[in-house]
Amino acid sequence: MTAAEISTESAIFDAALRVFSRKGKDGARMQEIADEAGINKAMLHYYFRNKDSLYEAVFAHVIGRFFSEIDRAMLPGRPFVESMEGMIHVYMDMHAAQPEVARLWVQENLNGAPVARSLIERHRNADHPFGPHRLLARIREAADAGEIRAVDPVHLMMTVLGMTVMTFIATPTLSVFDPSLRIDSAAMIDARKRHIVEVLTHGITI
Amino acid sequence: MTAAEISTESAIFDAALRVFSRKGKDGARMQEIADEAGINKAMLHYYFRNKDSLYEAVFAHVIGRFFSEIDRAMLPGRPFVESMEGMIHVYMDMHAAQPEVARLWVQENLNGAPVARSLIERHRNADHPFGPHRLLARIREAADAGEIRAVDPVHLMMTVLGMTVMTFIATPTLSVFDPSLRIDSAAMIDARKRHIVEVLTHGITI
DNA sequence: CACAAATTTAACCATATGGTTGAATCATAT
DNA sequence: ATATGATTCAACCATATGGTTAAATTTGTG
Repeated sequence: MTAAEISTESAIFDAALRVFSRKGKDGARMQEIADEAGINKAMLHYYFRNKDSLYEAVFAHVIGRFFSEIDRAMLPGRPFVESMEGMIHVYMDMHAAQPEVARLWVQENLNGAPVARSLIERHRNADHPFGPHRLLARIREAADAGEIRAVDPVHLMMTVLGMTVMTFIATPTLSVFDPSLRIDSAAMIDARKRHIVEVLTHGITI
Repeated sequence: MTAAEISTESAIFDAALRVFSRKGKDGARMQEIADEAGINKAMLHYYFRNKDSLYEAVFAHVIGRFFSEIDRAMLPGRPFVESMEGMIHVYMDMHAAQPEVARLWVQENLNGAPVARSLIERHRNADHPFGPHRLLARIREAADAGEIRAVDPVHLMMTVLGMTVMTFIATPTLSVFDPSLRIDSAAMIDARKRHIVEVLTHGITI
């Protein structure tokens, strides 16, 4: 790969991620992606056959990295609550650094998640250690051992997902009520982490 | 309003809500909305000037009803935790009955929430009792009174929003891991309610 | 019924959009 | 330096899309 190739391709990738995460696959316009990447529209079709394959490439890349981060963050051998706290930090930091990833995933889901589903199926059939599956197993283990309450693993996963991801989805609306709620503020991300860990470990009762 | 008008207009409304919630404002196609409503494309422009005003009409209607539901569910004078439990039930039932509403709101936010923001501003300037503001006040009250932990009201609101709304967003992906995770299953909605209330009141620790 | 207003339809229009083409430019290895 | 393949561009094409129009049909009302 030449330097030009790398910079052009990654410029397309970044622009596509941004536009797809804002507008979804159908709402995104190739022209808008080209403009944000600072290139000619024909370049998109030189590097990626068409809109569908560009979308799939971006989604697969971004979600793949995401899954391995989950995996990496889930250090075994420590008490579950402690491990979970670490995961939430990693998870929140990832999203804060690149909020487009969570948004792209949400767009996928709103559209029925056909690409995400086929990706997961492919991962499942491979014998890779796979982030979400390992996480679910870890939760079940902790619940079975009586280390935590007898929660349903998938529900807890959905809960953690909701509390973290919602931070990067709901701010355009919620910042009307509290203007300090900016996802580019380190203080706010920090406060959010503390809130999530606190509610998750103790709930809101005293 | 004649009978034909009512049925045609509400058919358009319902179809528009469904399509907008799937594809977002830009991703939605007027033809697709017309098809789902079972009418001619020109009818959309007879009942609503254009795509923008159709979107705004649908969004305002749906979110307005939603806000007043929040208001209605927030019965005063009861212990906060009890009141919150009731709200979560109402909230979950609403979404379960019409998951498109939450999805439309998420789409709005992914797009920067221009319509939602101007709607909220208009509500704020009116002297109506306004759902979200009253809810935030209620949370602050309970926290100040030491009835619950000293949580930031907006963060708690985001947390509740995340735990509930995520149920109707993430299922296309998460159902790969647990096929019983169907939002049209009363048992699953029930289990989700219990999980949310449990985590919110006690956390996951024993 | 007769008449006006509301409703519905098919055909149409201008532009936007995804995608293509062929020529031009650039990098690099010999 | 030049031949080769990679990269970039402007111009182009077919179709999709948002929106319009004028005529036809239905509905409500005296």
